[in-house]
Amino acid sequence: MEELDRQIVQLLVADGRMSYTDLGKATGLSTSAVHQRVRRLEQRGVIRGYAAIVDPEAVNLPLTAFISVKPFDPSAPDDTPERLTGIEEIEACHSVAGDENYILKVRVGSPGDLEDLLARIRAAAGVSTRTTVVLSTPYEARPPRL
Amino acid sequence: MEELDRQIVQLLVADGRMSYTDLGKATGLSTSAVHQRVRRLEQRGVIRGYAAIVDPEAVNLPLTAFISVKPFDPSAPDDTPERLTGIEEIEACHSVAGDENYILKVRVGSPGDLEDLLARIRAAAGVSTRTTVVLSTPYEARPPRL
DNA sequence: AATGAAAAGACTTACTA
DNA sequence: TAGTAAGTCTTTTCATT
Repeated sequence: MEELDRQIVQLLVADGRMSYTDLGKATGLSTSAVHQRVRRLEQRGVIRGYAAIVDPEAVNLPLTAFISVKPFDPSAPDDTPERLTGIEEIEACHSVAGDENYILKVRVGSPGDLEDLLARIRAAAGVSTRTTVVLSTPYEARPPRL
Repeated sequence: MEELDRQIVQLLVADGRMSYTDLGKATGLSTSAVHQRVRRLEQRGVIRGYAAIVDPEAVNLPLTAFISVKPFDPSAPDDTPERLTGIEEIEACHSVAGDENYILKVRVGSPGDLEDLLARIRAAAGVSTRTTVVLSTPYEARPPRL
């Protein structure tokens, strides 16, 4: 990826609603040139989309946790991610190297909701769980250094 | 937070570049009414900002890891997050309950970069680390159910 | 690939209910 | 707090280099 694209991506990561006019001014390109480049970046999948960043506390999801997950039957075909897709409290699912197979990041409203969620995860995927509760998050979703 | 705001936030989480015109059509409000509500949501901190979602592989950060961190001296005042702010590979820092004090999420280009990063983290914060390498991520950054 | 110009559409503001 | 209307700026497309 060349310098100009890198710059455009970085600007859009910092402000996803920046106008093409402003992107043009920042990069020294014309409006239509940046527009074209942004479209190519979207098509190539470099830019996957745009999202509002929301304060989880403000939308009534004050409790975050990491759940490490291990199938009861290690010999069975592992379709854990598919089995868990429908559970909306799961924000992310990472397959990891180490003692457990997956790390899940979840957000819920209360300890009771977490208890409930753990039961649903175990039932849906046939896994044992180990939960690490987040007490506070000093920072999150910081833009990558491109 | 009322239903209308909930709906607006949900739409903007799914598409951070949606126009106020379309938001109005989707919610049954006029353009200026949604616009006003969005501005209030931004001011109140419910919406913290907007960002392009980038494919980490495409920007040369193919290796993700979780690093659990524990200060060498548990009795010293704990300013780990501040000490680590300057390290740009750290995407998130969560204070957690459990054996370790923090979980860091990091992205780097290669195993060599990870090795280097671990040394910098230990030196900057005076901590021991335990690293879990991500092999693949079936999903990530899914929009919360509001 | 980038530019410039033109048409369509969106944003913003002020005013009214 | 919501709606309407006007002016301005942005997006999008297309012809040109």
